[in-house]
Amino acid sequence: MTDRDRGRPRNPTIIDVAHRAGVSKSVVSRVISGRGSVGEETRQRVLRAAAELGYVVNAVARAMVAHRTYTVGAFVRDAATPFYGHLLTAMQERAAFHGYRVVTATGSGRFEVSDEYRALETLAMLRVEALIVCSGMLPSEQILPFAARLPTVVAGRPETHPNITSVYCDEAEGGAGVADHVLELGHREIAVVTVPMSSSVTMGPRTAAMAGRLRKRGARVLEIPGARGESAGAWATEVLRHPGITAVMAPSDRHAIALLEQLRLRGVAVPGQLSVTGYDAIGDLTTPLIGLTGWRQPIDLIGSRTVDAVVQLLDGEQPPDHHQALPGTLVVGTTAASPTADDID
Amino acid sequence: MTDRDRGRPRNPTIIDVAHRAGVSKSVVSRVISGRGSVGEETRQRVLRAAAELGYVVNAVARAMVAHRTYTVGAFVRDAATPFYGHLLTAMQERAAFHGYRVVTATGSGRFEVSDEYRALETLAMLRVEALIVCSGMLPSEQILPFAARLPTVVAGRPETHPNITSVYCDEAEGGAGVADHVLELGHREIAVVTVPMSSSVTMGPRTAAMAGRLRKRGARVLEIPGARGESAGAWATEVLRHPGITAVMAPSDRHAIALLEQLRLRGVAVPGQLSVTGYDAIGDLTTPLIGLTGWRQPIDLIGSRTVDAVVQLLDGEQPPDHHQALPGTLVVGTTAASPTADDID
DNA sequence: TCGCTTAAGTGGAACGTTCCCAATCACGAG
DNA sequence: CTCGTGATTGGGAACGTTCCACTTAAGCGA
Repeated sequence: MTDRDRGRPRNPTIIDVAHRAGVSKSVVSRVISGRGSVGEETRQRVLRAAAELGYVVNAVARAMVAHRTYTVGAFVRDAATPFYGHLLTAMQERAAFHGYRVVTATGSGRFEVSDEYRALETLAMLRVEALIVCSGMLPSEQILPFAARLPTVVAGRPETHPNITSVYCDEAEGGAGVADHVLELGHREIAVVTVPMSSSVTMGPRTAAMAGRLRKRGARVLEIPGARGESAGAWATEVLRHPGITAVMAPSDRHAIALLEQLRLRGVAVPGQLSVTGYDAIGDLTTPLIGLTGWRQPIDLIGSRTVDAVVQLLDGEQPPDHHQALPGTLVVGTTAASPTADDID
Repeated sequence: MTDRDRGRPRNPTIIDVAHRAGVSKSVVSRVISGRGSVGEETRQRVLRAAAELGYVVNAVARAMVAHRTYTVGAFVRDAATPFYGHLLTAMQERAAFHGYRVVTATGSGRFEVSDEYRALETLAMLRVEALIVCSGMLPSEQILPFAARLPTVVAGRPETHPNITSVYCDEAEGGAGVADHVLELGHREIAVVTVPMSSSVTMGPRTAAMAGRLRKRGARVLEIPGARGESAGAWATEVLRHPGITAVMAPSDRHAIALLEQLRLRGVAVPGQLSVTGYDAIGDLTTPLIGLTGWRQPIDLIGSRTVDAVVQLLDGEQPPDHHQALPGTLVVGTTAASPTADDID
């Protein structure tokens, strides 16, 4: 009883309900939890007493004795991102379906490894029954000590460690898919804004796949390194230095949008003079107003499959496939067109 | 010990740590919680034992005895919305600053009142110490029974009930602010896509303020009712039936975007032939590519003020202002211009 | 009527902490 | 030498629930 409770009425317990109903706490427990047999008349009396007192089960006490919290912990780097926002919502919904809650912990804004570790530790303190990691950055070694104790699933990126299941959208397939589309439009000299493999577990392979497929099918590729402190202006300048280039592939919608802005500033017509592709197809960017061409990841599916895998692990059944690579789809917008349309624009 | 635990190692407890360190559980408790005095040498021994065993505090047991969970429950209708996504993140960050966690419950997608009630009940079961309601729809009467037991703050909309504190961005000020901007651009005949007061606690007063200010300053106003199943095509048609109209004010960015798409389909130049304003200025819609003119709510501030109010209530200090109306800002984009610019476009 | 079976209800232990109180110890003052 | 004092330490109760082992009552066939 700390001073925080002062003035606030204490929550009624099953013992209060038992007194009011004139039975023992055991009976109340059985009525509330629905386990064990109780006479119908008594049952009604207990329910009435509970309602009169405004009794609400104490999940904390229940979790304590049952050794179960029915809670899954989700770590997300940045929940404000549309991608992760959607993913979280999808996971929450699917978890509710299975009778679980999702409690999220975030990396606290800053990009410190210690923060992320503390976030995971907080989840462990809360005795979540499993862990979902949604982050393109947190390295496997950081996750492993927790994965040893808790069923752990990584969502949104492939994970190579055998102890950790992952559910994601195949980056190689997506990158190649967009590349194929660009090639089929007729482009032969194409810039790819790349991200180093080491900086992002998802975007690295993605741009590698783009460039790889383009080269494999005979196109000329200009790789423009898009560093962390990404300056779209520099990319635009670099692209425009090569007049033969008719299309630019960006590693994400966000990159693509920044690039489109720079191109507009420079008076470059899109897709008239230059085609631009993105990657993610989320939020309002796919609206016809921008109409970004790119790849769409099945976020809802990633979310529900992730939770399904978690539940499978919890139920101790046959563990799910280690790597679930889900198929994405090409979104054809209006920012990429055939290069022969030059004069039409 | 349920079958869910099978095979999984039990978490070590302070008693395990005590055995290993050769002390009593009380000493371990004091070391872990930092309360009470412990000899330095003993302290080190306990810490070492804890580290060796991989001990992690059990927040469940701690909450049980302390009657405190350091958890605030947030109810959000739809966390996937950029507005609520941002708000949640802001609240989470501020709560962490105060030493609290935020656990969210959502309306489970469907629009059933019973779902929302169940969501709030789930939070009550978890013994959250306070409630934050983020929803433009949940009526006060639904919230009251919980507010009677739990400090409750409504975020993002004004709340008239004396028991409930609310933090929001003043809709009247915002609506009028955008209206002023449109007037100052020189428009005199303006359409407002309205939302009935009853359907949305936020958008109703917002559009009312827009129309009100416009009329007050002598403009002619055409109100176009934007029903639930909003069809932007109909609004566009309606606006175009009145050739004198030079600007359309939408109740939200989402509405504005839909309208812009329809206008583009009909070949109407924006802002050349028609100016369009939105409201929210969130996410990627403010990018120069769309450049929606509208009103920006200080989401981060709403989030942090909300949490601050919650903490004040929890600390039993002077309760915060009942209604905190925070100021928004006008965002001048490229979708609204002076009507005289007609021939220039 | 007696014993057996089954349903209904009771009380206590356990879960892992924190907190309170008592016990121990060292040490300096009287 | 004894006693008080302050710093450590240990033991037990309590938190609110579930579960288990028991008791009690009732029903029923022989």
